[in-house]
Amino acid sequence: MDLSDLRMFRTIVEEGSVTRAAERLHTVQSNVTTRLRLLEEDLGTALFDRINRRLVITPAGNLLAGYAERLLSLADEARDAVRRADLPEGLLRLGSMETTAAARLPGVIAAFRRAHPRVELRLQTAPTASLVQDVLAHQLDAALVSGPVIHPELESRPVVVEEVVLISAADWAPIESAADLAQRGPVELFTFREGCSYRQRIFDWLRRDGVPIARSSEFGTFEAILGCVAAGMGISLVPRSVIGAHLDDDPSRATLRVHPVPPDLAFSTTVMIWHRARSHQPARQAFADCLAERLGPLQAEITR
Amino acid sequence: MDLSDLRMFRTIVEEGSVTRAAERLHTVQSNVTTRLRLLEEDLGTALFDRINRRLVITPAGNLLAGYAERLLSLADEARDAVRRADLPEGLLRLGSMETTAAARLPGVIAAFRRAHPRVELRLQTAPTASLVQDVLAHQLDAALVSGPVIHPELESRPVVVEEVVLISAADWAPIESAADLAQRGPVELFTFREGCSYRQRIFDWLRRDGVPIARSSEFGTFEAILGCVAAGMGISLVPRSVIGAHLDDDPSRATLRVHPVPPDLAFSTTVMIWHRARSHQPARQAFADCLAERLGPLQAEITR
DNA sequence: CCATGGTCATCTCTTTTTGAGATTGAAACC
DNA sequence: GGTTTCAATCTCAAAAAGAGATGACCATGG
Repeated sequence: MDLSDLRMFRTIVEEGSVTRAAERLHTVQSNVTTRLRLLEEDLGTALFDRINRRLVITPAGNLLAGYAERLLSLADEARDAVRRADLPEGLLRLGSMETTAAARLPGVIAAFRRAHPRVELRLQTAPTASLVQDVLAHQLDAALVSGPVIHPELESRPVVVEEVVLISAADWAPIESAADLAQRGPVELFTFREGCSYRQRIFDWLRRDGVPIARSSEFGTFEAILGCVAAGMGISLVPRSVIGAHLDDDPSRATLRVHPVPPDLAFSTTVMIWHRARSHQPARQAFADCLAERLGPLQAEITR
Repeated sequence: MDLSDLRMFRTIVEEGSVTRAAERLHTVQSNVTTRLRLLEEDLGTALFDRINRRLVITPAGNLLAGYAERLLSLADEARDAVRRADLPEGLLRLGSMETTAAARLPGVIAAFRRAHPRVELRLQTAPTASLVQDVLAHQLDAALVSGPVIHPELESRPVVVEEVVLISAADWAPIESAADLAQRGPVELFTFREGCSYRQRIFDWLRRDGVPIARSSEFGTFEAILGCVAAGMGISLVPRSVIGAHLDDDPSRATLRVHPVPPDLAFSTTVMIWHRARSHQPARQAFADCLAERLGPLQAEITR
């Protein structure tokens, strides 16, 4: 006796006929007859009397019909409950590096809110180290940080590989090395707000290779940085993904020039991290899926 | 999702392992793995996390486990209820002809009481016509009467074919016809109590063929009748089945002699009848089964 | 560091179950 | 009295479930 038997039995009871039940079940009369017989044999009880080739339900059949109703509706309830169990809803506390928040998240967040209106998304930006601490302390449900992150209590999943490039105004000479840069005298840097890991990265590089820094300014948007750099005021280190609009197809019209950076600094993997102990967060999973969906295609483009 | 899936799922949850669950389910690990995967696909939800090749139940899995418990116990309850529904119990009001009650029922009733102690069997003897009326009026649940009975409101089932024979003392001359009997002068008849259909039968026969009746005595047991006949006091018409003990293997020691009766009177079918509207009486069905079981073998012997 | 044992996933092949279609038989209905 | 309706049964095809072997992965303990 399983639920499909009960479904069939219930249909026969409702229709009062094997033939009509077969139609409703999108099957063939012979199968319904056979399965009814098997069910009766299984239960050791006649569920219907065959009186002149018609079916008349027996008391035992009536009893079973009641149970069938209860069982089937309970089974439906179980299905629904399980489905709802990982339907994303509630609060999702997300942390992100500034750069990622500015360069990648706007589109993703819009899509996510559209797909999952029942999730309240709270976004907070901070440096990677701080975000990691917050996730460990369960202050955040997940964070997008500069990877890799290896920690026994954390799980992570790569989101996107950013190629960081050095940019200058389009009319600057090519900069192949730190030495080329040093020739120009002390450089003026334009970076994202404090805590940005790219800011750290360029500082480390220039210090390592002895390039003097004249000044460093921080901004809250890439547009501002790119604007200053395009105006020839200085250089910056940014993800290649954010400068598409400033690199015209026609090189003569480009406002920016891209310069290589040392390979050990050129690539930065952004990963999503979360606490191992909270592996079940439908909202977090859904957000990760959104990220993969919207950034996955880019991935191919970048790593090409 | 059917009950067997839930049974399997419950076992996995209880054992915390696919391998051990497979053992308990007397199957193979690969099948449990596969069916678990199918169940998860069906529900569109992960029920377990695979963490280092171990299973850790998810919130959705926990939810389902609760439902599985409820569903499976409800299903068991349904099985039991349906089984009990046609477990014979309560009162069974049975009617019977005197002859059948005396010749056939004692052994059957004993077996029935042993097999179904929860049924209170109430037996009442009466002539066929009266029993039929009582069954029609729902005063009786079933009756053993002389068949056939054709009535739109009644169902019937043959129980036994009785061959009725004429008996006399062993030293009487053979009686081939009513004429042989008439030669002996007025006969003395020994019959069962009033209402016995065999009594009617022999009266009809003797009157029809002009055999004078000297006297007729009625008794309550076959033993008394057979005793009187064996003593040469007269004749009787009885089922052949009751005289076995009086017909010794050695003809010289037999106390009774059996004579043929006209074929139209020789066979009497005893049938069980019940009201069509009360087709579901587990106790009645069980009694009929007892009858068939204990009298069925005799049937072959008699009709041989 | 490697071997080992335990675990789940996956593949293939066999067995069992279920389904489709055609036919039969019995009653009910014009 | 033919026609229709309905359930039972049979056969063959399709699908599902099971068995067994293998692989991958990790933990654990020399």
